[in-house]
Amino acid sequence: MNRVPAGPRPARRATIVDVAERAGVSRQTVTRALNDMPGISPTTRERVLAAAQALAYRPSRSGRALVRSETPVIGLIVSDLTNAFFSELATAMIREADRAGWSVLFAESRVTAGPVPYLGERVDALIGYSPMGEHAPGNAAVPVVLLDAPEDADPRCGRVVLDYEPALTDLREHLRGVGASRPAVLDASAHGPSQRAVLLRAALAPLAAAGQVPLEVLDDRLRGAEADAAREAALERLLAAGEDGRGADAIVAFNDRLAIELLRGLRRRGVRVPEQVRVIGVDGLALGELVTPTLTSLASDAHEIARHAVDLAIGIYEHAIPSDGGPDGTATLRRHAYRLVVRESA
Amino acid sequence: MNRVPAGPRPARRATIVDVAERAGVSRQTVTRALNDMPGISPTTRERVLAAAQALAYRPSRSGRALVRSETPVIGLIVSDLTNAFFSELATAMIREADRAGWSVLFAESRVTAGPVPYLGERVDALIGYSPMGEHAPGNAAVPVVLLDAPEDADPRCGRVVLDYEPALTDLREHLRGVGASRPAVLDASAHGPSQRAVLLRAALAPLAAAGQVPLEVLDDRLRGAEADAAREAALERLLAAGEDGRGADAIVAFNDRLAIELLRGLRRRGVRVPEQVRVIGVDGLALGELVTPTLTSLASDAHEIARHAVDLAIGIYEHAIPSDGGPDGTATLRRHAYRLVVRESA
DNA sequence: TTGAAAGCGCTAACAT
DNA sequence: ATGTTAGCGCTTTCAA
Repeated sequence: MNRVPAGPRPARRATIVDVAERAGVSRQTVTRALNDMPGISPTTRERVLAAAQALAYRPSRSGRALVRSETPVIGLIVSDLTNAFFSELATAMIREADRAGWSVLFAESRVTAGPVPYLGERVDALIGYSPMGEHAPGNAAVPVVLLDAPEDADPRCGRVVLDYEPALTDLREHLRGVGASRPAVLDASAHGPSQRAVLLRAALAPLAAAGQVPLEVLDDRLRGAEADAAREAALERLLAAGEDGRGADAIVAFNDRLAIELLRGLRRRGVRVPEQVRVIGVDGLALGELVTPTLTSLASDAHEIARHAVDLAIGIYEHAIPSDGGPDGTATLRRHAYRLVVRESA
Repeated sequence: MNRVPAGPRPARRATIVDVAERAGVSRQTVTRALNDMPGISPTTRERVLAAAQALAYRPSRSGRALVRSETPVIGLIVSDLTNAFFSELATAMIREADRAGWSVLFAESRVTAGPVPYLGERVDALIGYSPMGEHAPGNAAVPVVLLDAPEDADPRCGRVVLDYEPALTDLREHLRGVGASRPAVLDASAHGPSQRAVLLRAALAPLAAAGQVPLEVLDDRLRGAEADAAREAALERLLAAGEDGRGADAIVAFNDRLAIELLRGLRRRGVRVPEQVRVIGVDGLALGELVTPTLTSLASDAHEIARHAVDLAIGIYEHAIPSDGGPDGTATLRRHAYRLVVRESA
């Protein structure tokens, strides 16, 4: 650490008044010097700057914002920006917010587990995945937009509902067409099967002989070697699943990232994709076109989701969208449909 | 768009005083109602909330921040969050900032080309890649930290200098050891060869017979099909380079992403990696372990870079680090060394 | 060129 | 349970 020793620090942060006193001028003169405004003599300016330096003065953004009316801010609660889907989404949100003159403040929900403390006080609207705990809609609470919201979520929240149905039907028929008959699902979740996995299994059941679709749930809180081991074990079980032990011939992973890891696991085992096992992801990442084989996926459009989310957040904030969801609760609702993107892996 | 028609909007945003007047109470009572504070009768609260609703009232974050002293904010200027290196870096910065009680505001430099307008007024410190144009250090300007800064950058900026030397030496010796003798560089840049490419060529020159290292520069502003075409053409040229037309037997790409695209291009051509051509990336992304073959890379540590950057930003902000860089200018300087991570592709 | 006064919108502390 | 007072730190009039 290259730091200078702290030394005796003033208990209170220096304000513009402190600087003014020290420089022997008025507050306005300090403002002039600091903001490169005209109408101040070079001598005075120097004196003021020296005083500011000596007092380790930093202007208060709040004070300045109050009088200059700062642009509003969206708080984006993201669980893992390293996940390519979130970065695509986040990028699109920054862009959308920017178009409306808003800024985007990020908080990673893993950093401070659960609801992000104080975030609701630092921003003018919140976007995130449910559940958002204390950020539930309240009186003075900021508008909240839920991504991938359940149908029955509180209509006082903006909700972007993801519709898997059309893509799921397409996937089932695609798999049927290529003769897959032993589908399985590899889920990632912290507590039991995700809603996504439930939908996937239900959609794929008609393909399976006994209507049973094997499911493995990976704990998505695991990292590194632990995560690798859990994934490998799950894959092992899926490849030996079923009464006849023939194992899955089509595996749908919770998301593209997991699907890509699956591709590697299968290759290591000498299992050919898609000949022996078909692999399908969810998200539709650009990344899916870079791997070999390229990844078939249930794709969503991060830009459209972002547009909906930002539109809802700002609309509710500005009261252009009724914050009770309107008479039927649909004013705060947006739907986004996945679509099947068939590439090489299935 | 599900919006309600705008209707006659008040010219001025409603303040707490407007709500108080409309509800026939004092400002304090409004605060109590809105913030779920005790000591207010249910009747009054309802009346206040109704008034707030009717006036489309939203509390001013600035006003509130002023009296509650909000935590400071780092503005992160990022060129492309979709690039996995940036998302790793951004994630790490959020984490580091959070530890110090700071928030991170994002701006994508591509959105608003050049220096991000007003960003300097919305945040308390700035982190980004040079050049940052108008955000140059000034009187009242916020502290600025430059990532991947040139050695001679303004010492009034915090600077995280990336040191390629050790990794470059290791790479050269590694390639020499495996018998590569026709290295080439595939660069990505908007205007002529990047500094990184210059260093790479210089380091690899001793391997090449005539000391000449072929270089192709891709325009990194291209997207989609155009980018694909440019890349393919460049690869074609690299594979046919040299007087004898034998082409490159080791290609170092500007970054991992480009290297991974390269892997695909080579596979499509039936060129075996690493047997016929070795491929090396720069960044050391986790992603490099997911592709086949796994990617050899000049790796940096996003967490360490983030730690340095945030530490500098906050240190300078708090005047714990002298903002003139100290006597020799090194107080505002941090070095980060790349290291060679050898995996399957080279 | 400089200063004094006024006020941005909100909340904490202290009355009533 | 409600109102009054005071003040957060800064900039923008307006006066000198």
